[in-house]
Amino acid sequence: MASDTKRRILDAAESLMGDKGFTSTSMRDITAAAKVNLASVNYHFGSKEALLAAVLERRLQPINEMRLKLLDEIELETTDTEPRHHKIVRAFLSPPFDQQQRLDETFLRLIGRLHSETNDDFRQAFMSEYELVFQRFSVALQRSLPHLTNTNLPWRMLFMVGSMAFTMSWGQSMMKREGTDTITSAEVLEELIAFTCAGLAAPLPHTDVSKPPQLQETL
Amino acid sequence: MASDTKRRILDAAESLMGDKGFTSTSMRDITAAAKVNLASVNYHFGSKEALLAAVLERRLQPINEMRLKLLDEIELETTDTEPRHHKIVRAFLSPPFDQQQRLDETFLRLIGRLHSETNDDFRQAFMSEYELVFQRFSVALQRSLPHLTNTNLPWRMLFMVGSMAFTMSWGQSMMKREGTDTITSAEVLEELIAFTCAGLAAPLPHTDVSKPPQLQETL
DNA sequence: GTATAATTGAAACGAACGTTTAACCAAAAA
DNA sequence: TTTTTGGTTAAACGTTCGTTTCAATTATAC
Repeated sequence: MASDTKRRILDAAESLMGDKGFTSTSMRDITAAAKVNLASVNYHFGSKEALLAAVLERRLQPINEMRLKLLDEIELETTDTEPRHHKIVRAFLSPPFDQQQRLDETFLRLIGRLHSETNDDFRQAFMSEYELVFQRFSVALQRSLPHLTNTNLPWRMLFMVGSMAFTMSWGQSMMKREGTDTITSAEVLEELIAFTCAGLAAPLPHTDVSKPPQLQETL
Repeated sequence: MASDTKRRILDAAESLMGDKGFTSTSMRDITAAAKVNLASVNYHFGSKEALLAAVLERRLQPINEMRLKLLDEIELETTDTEPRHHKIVRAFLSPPFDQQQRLDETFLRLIGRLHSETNDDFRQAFMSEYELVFQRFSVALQRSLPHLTNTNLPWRMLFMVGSMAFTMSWGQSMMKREGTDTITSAEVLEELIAFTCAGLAAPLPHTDVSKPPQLQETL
């Protein structure tokens, strides 16, 4: 078969790196799980870092494509059945939770983890993949929420991504908590969208007045 | 001096692990930066993992203590000058951004990173430290936002923590972005609080009806 | 001052890491 | 049939890892 090996490596790497993180996952872990030879990762991908990039690319690209496609559709619409920024937020948040692929849980955790990677080189690479999406959604959101400015919109979008990434990486742990009612992953997405929409649309805090609202003294 | 060494190790470990992550930071990195002998980490802390626990403890405990103290004060108050859940959210979110300590930036990144650690053992330990805080704030929030239930409140709190952790770990990168207006860290906190309050108070999504609001078909 | 405990120092330990090498194999090209 | 090519295998490479050892040194107690 052409390259069953490559796919097996990608699957194993995605799963293991999602579980234990990039540096804590060894090539020997990966090749053992994929049932391929140790050398084949370097043969097919070049290095461990390049393997991570390939794992990322395989998942992130379809997701970001879908985001842009959904945003395109929204911008073509003339009738609004719900507030426009709700649609925009949904277009951004729903694709990662889309059950198009198997391995969803493991993949979500990987993506969630990657969002928190602070290695500067990696962050640069990750961001460049995201830049266009971030840009397009910024413009769209700013248009439908005119009270947001260059000062606060980027931060609120960061909050949105943070909530999303956290849901991805902690979702599983939350699902199996006692005392918490069970909830489907589609319902979690709806909660996330509701939370984010309200957060983005929140009135501006009044930090510019000399006496901030309350409790500020204790800061 | 009694144990200048311990403090030096803690500082160096905090800084380096915040930068590069736990597994990517070696004991030799740490001891070199702290200008102490390699063996002294094992002598004073026992192991690398125990060192991380100590680093965590030193920062997280005062933060969580402050959170509970602020919450206590709120619950004693009889007059409300702003909506109660705003105060509660502020009590939760402001302590990590409190500039009581130096090394703030590096420490924030470490905390942010730790929130995304998915190693199960570590997550357990981290959570147990958080459990009481989470519990107390759950009750307080539920009381002031009665439309939230066991089904959605834990998730919305997860979103809140996610936004916070993300702000910590990406804040620095955001600050020095071009095209974004500069903003102080206190102002970021205010944005974060505004976003979170609105998100928590958001109306429930209507997932139980057979026909979800919109665009759901494309999911 | 001497004995005792606590801390530091230099060196080494075995294990695990990512990567490379070179022999080997199968199928397509010549 | 021979050659070439793309892929696999087992073994080894040199490095770096966390930890341990034990002698040297410093601080504390008697």
